[in-house]
Amino acid sequence: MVPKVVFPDNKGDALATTGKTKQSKQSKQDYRVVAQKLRAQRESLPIFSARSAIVKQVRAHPTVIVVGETGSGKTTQIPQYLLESGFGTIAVTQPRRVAATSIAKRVAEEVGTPLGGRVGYTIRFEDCSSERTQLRFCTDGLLLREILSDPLLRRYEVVVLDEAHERTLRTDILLGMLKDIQRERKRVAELNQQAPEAEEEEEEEEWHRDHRSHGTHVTFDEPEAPVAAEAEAPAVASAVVDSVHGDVTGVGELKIIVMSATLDAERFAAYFDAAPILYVAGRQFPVTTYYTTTPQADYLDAAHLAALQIHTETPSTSGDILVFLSGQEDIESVERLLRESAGSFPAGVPALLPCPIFAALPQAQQALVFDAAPEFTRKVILATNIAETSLTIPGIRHVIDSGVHKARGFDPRVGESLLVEPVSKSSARQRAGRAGREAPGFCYRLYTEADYAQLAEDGVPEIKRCRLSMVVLQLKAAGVDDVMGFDFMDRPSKKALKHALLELFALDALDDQGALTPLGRWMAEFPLEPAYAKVVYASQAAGCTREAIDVVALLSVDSLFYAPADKRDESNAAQAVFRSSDGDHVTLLNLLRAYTAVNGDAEWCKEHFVNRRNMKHVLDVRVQLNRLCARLGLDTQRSCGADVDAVLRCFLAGFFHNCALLQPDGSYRSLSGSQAVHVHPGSALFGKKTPAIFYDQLVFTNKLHARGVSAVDPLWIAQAAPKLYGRLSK
DNA sequence: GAGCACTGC
Repeated sequence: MVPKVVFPDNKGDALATTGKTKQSKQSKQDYRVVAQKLRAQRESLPIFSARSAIVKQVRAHPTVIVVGETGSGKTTQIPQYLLESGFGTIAVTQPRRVAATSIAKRVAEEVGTPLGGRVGYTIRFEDCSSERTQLRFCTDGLLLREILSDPLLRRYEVVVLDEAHERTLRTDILLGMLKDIQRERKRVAELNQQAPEAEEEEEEEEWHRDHRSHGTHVTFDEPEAPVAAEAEAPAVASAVVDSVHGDVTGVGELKIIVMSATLDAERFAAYFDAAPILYVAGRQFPVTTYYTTTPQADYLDAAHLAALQIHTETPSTSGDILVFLSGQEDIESVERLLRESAGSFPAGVPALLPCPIFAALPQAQQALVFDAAPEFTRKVILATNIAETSLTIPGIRHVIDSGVHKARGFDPRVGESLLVEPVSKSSARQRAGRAGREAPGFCYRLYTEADYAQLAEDGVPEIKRCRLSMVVLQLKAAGVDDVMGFDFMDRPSKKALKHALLELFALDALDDQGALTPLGRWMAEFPLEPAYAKVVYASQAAGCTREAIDVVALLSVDSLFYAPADKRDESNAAQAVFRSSDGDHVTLLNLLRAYTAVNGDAEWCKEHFVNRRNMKHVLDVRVQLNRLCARLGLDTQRSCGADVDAVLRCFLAGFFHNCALLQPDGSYRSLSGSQAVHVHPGSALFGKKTPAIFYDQLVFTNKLHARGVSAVDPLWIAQAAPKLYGRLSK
């Protein structure tokens, strides 16, 4: 990928090829001028006074925890302090892509270099860095992938884990792996120090025994990996060769910095062997919080009334209103209520403009919340927790907090769920904080103070409430044999881990000893849930790799179709042309073919209520999967043409657990658990009576809903899993 | 006859 540069006189392309930039003196000057202008601002940040203290702590300790509120500047400044103090290459991880790119842009400006030079970023599909990059911002998932090809992360001297309090799945895996890598690197660094006087057969034996319980380490067959081949003698006489990692010459210790916005720092500190905690003051305006005096029976009604009350009792120039609701349905209800009320405002009361925002909303409509409202109009932004962390809307002074959100849950016995639940205290505080970004603000909680007191302090880390098959496969591929014994900061339940191990065994990714099979090793290369990787693998023999990759890419994105509440019939009719009686997977394939035929035309997408941005993402994923497959020796052009049955049979290779049979009463029962399964109303097979189905997702909301449903022949199920379902062939 | 929080590789 070509590095990009923020400035208009783009000389960034030079970076892509050589890293030897040929910038004119003029543009270098420009960078310096910008940086100079930003310097005063940098030095006025609250964190600036702590600069030398921070650097000193990082030098003195392997791990440092930094707690800083919003506006403290910790994310942009601490990496620069380290850079200025002569630390080597630094990685800073972010949970979200936009954060990684926008922070990198800002820091490059402050440092005074073109983006992709000394400061860069790397996210999936977009690498804006070069071999000169010393400060790299990346997504946490990307750094995880990097561990698979560089198990010691030897290119980095410092890894900064930002927003650790969010406790995303990837943060938690990284925490464990980084701790492990840090231990390993310390051992190897000590080995390096002893190397000059090296004379040690026996000592090497000891390192063997010492080595982490993971035992066999999987090596990688990438030709450019700097792992010394066994037969090859070290080129340099003094090279340090480690029994596990090969040539480890020059590998030093790893510094870890964990940055968190909340006061849960003690837990991080304890996890990293009593690491010191540094507190950095933030810069937030005060937010006055109100509670209801009595519990509210209907928070939608309450939200509607609260918005009206704020609107009529405060001048519209006192800022916009942000309402946190649980999902699209809530948002559409409150929007309707507000529109009805807004029609009957007495003369002289400014207008009220409801602006919905949630992830499934197409980009163009999302963008509306950032537009300034017309004159004498106040915006009421109706949002899911997308507005809690993912995006910051300017102009907000009033926050209405319903106190609920939808939370993903996973129980190996019950499966996945998506239910409305109370938020945690830290979530409620984060929501309130959204009112105080620009000036003092107000937060109206639609629950009592006593209810607030009852809320959990923090949310449950994602790792404790999600399916773990991909996590376990990744750990195994990174050399962690004993997954049950892995040092998780928060340990998922034994049941959940066992469930994942069993699923991977059923997919032939693990053998009966729990060791990674060659197929498992292969599957781990893919940025996919293991079941999908298995589908791609199976497609080769079935002769439909092209279609399998297409469908898997399509499934990697939610909400390709969009159905606005007021145009549901219209969108249904427009999308009917793609619908296949085979089910949702062939329907998606039809969509992709139609989309490609019109070259992703924007007008066409609008007419068919197709989310264009998400379709572009599908194409990106497809390119990546094609490349990966080609690198692993698969023929990606192998196509089944119109014989879509071949594709569905491949899906059964990964999803044989997710099948259901039609019952005499017209309902479906799952084959594996004999539970009542309902085809999701959004499915092409909704209301159809086909004898057997498989589904790629089963989520409990108010009922157990199968999403991504296709019709299959029961015989195929028997053939895909003869031991489990052989009876179906009789 | 009726429904889909949010990220990420």
